[in-house]
Amino acid sequence: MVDTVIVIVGATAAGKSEFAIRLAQKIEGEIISADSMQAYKCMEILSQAPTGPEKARSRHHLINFLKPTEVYSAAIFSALAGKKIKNIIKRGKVPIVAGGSGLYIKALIDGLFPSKGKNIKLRKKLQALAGKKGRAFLYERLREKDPAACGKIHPNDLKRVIRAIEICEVEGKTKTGLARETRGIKDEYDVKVFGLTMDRKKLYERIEKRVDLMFRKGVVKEVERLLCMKPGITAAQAIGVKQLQGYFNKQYSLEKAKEILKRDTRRFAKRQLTWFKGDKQIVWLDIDKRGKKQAVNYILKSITA
RNA sequence: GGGGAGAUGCCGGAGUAGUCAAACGGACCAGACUGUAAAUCUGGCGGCUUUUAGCCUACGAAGGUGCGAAUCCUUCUCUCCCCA
Repeated sequence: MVDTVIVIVGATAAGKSEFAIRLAQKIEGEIISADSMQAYKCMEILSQAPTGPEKARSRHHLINFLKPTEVYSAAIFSALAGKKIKNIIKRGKVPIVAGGSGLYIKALIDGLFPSKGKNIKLRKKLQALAGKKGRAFLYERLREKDPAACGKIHPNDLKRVIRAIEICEVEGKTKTGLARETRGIKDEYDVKVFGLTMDRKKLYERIEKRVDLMFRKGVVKEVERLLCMKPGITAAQAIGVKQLQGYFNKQYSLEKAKEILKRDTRRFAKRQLTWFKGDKQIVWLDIDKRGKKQAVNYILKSITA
């Protein structure tokens, strides 16, 4: 018999964490956070990581375990989560992967193609080259190396252009050619993916409230402290860091910072929705209309069936 | 009461007779996405259609001039500022 892994996805502020805890309590589950920011220490308010009492209600994994200076990535997550899943199942519990980092979840479920990883030196070199000769120049270089990838990437999408070139140089193969050796947990387990949705307006309201709460809890201080620690490449991207930095640098008022923090969170939620919309294996549950209890029951039914 | 400035699309804001459904920015909507993904990037954005094109409705309101008006004239309404 194949073991089941439950995955809960959805936009930020959709109520994934709370929902996952409820579910975990019902089915003897343990929660694995698929969230690029909750993995970090020292940014609990910013990342809306589960608090003490929440953690007491069910066991959480991959939360608050990295220093802000450390790097996190879809590949690291995927490897760690894979181990956690195995372990949880061994102990007779049900793994519940919950989070909003679409790529991380995809990397876990479907796998990533084999790669030696990044080459920072090369990236810097390419970055500098783009600065000097323009993005189009790099794009043309990519066209020579991997025309297929070139067709899928927009010339302005510098990060992707660089990564695609990097793959060619580091792996000796094209991104396109590398593909299909990927292995993810879907090959080992019965993976059931559920998405939490609600009315867009409702979601935006929840985001507003959440940001207001963040300020009341003291994000400003948290980010101030975080900046002193010189956060690494991953942690520094958290929504709120850049926005508050503008305030610290006196570019705009705190009110303004809050406003753009809300806006950027909305935009993020929008991107998450676009990502998840494309994933046809997701079973969507409108927890606002349906109610959480019913949604939990629905999941229970579908995993025992 | 007197004088001045102004009213533009969801918002800010350019335009001051033809090439204007109206620059630019914001908000919003839609999309892409394989090792930095809370990142990076793209498209749309008055309505309708047979959507590399056409038609309709639009620049506070009502009239007017003119081949032609968001742009000029008249009156009205409203807003802001200064003097009383």
